Amino acid sequence: MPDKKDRFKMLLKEKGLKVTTQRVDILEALEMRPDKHLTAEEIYEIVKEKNPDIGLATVYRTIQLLAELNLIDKLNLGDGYVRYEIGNMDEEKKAHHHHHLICLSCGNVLTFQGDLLDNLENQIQKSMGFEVVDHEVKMYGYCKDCAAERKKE
Amino acid sequence: MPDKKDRFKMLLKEKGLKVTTQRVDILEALEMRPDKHLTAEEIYEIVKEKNPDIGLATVYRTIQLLAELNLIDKLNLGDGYVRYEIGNMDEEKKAHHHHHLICLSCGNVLTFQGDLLDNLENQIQKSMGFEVVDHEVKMYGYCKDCAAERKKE
DNA sequence: ATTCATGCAAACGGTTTGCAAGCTT
DNA sequence: AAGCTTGCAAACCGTTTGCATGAAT
Repeated sequence: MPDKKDRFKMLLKEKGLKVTTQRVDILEALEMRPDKHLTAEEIYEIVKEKNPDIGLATVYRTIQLLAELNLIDKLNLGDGYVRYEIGNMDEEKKAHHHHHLICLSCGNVLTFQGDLLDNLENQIQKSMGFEVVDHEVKMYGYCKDCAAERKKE
Repeated sequence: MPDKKDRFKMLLKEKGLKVTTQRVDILEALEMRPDKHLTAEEIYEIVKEKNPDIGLATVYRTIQLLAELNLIDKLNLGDGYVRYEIGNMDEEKKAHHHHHLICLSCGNVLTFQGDLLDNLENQIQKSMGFEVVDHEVKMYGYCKDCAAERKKE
């Protein structure tokens, strides 16, 4: 499997952009936490531990770059923060079938894979003429622990 | 079917809140455009036609109120605006199965109903112990017209 | 040496809030 | 009359941007 860090460096060079320690540090911070859903500020705090001089603006700029290169995914939970995550799968294609479970009690975000929407997509295409190219599913509810907690009360 | 406007007035009184022309005007603006997805600014512009003295802050405050009362739904397309829509169905329950098709070309938002996720919910409950109470599906693609337009090129 | 990237601070823009004046009840 | 609501403007806050300095090629 091709290392994401190497892929990033390669893509940067291809585009005439520079491989800076900040950019690499930010990717590493995300890579250390696969399937976490970090805000820019959180990423900033993580990177600062290793590189205290980094600026928040650099984090924002790098995040944007990583998203354009499809190395990370955006997630908007509607709480005023955009979150970012790095997939832990090789193929980019799979990101298409990667969805979220959001716990209403503890706020944790879990991930699940599923192709079960393909039917639905076909149906929409036929009935409405809408050509689906991507989809996003969020499920709100209670995670295992919080569901148990709630039952006790 | 109970009029949404009456329901709003009733709910306001129940809560010791006041029935003001501004609040009613805002609900009417939304009611005139069922299944549209309006930003606060857009609602503001609509209401201003009838009541030019209304303030944007009032629109924001009323929208918040309407959302808390479950009379309208929020929709976040990730473009920096929160959008609001009023359902055209009677039962609140149905809002649960009401999803969005977002055209990547013209930006229009279509609505579709579907219960096809019930399977998926059950499956998640069993495999992960996550208790789903609500879900949200967004499909990105090309609407009928834009898909046709794209084929021509 | 050239060109891109960084850090800082200021700007941005949608949304929220404090407050005095104005309606609802 | 009492209390909630309004409109205004200022504050908020996550994010973006301009600019001079610094690093990568």
